[in-house]
Amino acid sequence: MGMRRRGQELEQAILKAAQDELLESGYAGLTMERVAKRAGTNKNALYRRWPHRAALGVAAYAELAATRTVIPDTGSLRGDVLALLRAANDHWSSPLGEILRGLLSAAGDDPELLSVLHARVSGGDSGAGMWQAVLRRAGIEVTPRVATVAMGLLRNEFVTRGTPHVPDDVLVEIVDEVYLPLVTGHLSSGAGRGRSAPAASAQER
Amino acid sequence: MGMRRRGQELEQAILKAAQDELLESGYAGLTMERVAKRAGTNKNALYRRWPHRAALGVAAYAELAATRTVIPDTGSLRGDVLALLRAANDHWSSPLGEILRGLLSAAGDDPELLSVLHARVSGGDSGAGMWQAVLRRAGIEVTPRVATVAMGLLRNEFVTRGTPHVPDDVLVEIVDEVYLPLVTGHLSSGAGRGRSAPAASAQER
DNA sequence: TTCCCTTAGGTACGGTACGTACCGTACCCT
DNA sequence: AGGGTACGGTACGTACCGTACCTAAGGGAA
Repeated sequence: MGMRRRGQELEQAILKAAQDELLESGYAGLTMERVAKRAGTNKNALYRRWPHRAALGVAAYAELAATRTVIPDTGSLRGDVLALLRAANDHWSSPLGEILRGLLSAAGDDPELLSVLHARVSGGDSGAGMWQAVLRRAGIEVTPRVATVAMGLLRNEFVTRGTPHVPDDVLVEIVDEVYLPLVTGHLSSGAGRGRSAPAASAQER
Repeated sequence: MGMRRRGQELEQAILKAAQDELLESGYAGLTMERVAKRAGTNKNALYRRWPHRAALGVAAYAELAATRTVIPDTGSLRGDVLALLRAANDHWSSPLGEILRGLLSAAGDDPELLSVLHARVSGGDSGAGMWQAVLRRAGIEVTPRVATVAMGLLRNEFVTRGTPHVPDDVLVEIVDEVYLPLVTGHLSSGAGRGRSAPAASAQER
């Protein structure tokens, strides 16, 4: 019987199968045997390409999560910042986020895999670039450390809580009690272009 | 042959054995069979008390890490804050910290176990209480959220990096770029009792 | 076309460790 | 005594990782 797949074609089939398994059962349910069977091949083909389960999991996830967050423009700095945090919060509690949590948990000691994962995540929600972009629109120029404070605190909430979804109150708290007070202290003198950054207003939800 | 241990006595022996295994081989090396053998009993006695490996691991760790951080008093707010961060950083990269990381990784989905772990950790290094105490000495009164910002950011660094030890530069950065600017904005008018909180001085290392 | 070399596919292991089942026996309590 | 409860011993069943070994396909070079 012909139709024996090779190289790229087989590799894609395996990755597709691995992704399906991830979406169905999470990383915990991703077993080499099931992926192999689902892809219509056997474990050999997998181990020829990835040294171990975690590597396959990361590769599959990386292809799955190749989405890029768009920088929001709500008209106010507060709105933009909240939008970024909410997007990250939603992603984290989405099916994809659950997979990511499993992977982080499993690859927690392998620095190489971790860097791949964080490269993925950084592009998605925590790169300093987008934060500085949002701040610059409000006439604020800060170091990367300061710019990403809000995201860092949110990520800390993810880790601390067991629950996947952080209540919106907490996001608002981070923004109003910490982030805006911090960055508005760095307001460049003559800038602002009509934007205001109220430190603690109850408006905008 | 008498001397059959029961109840508390046996339980303590098992926990002791589990702790020894944790210290020797980390959580990854903690197997039910080895613990049982080391405690001079068998797996039954273990499973009668803890539903699975992770629960035993958490219980053993909780008893092991029953240490309380003392609130530092270096004479300046900046010194106190840095001391707290450095203590947490050291703990995280210590043998105990490595065990904790393994446990967090393994119990990552079980909210009950996670809460036990975090209760332990909170008492150890992240409780809002000690942060507010240190701030109060400098005449600063803030919400728990603001008070614990530094610790939250440090914990975020732990997660983001693969490496167990965060460079001291980063701690200094968190303190000087974020934490002190943030909290000194909350200085109560007439207080201070001789303490100063320079936002970004190069002194004190 | 023919030959060969790379790579897929099949199957069976070895190894580890979790969690369970069963059974006999020591200890405690009444 | 006698019974209940817990311990100790041992053997499984299951799951899954990673590896070894062999056969077969199919593409490219001669």
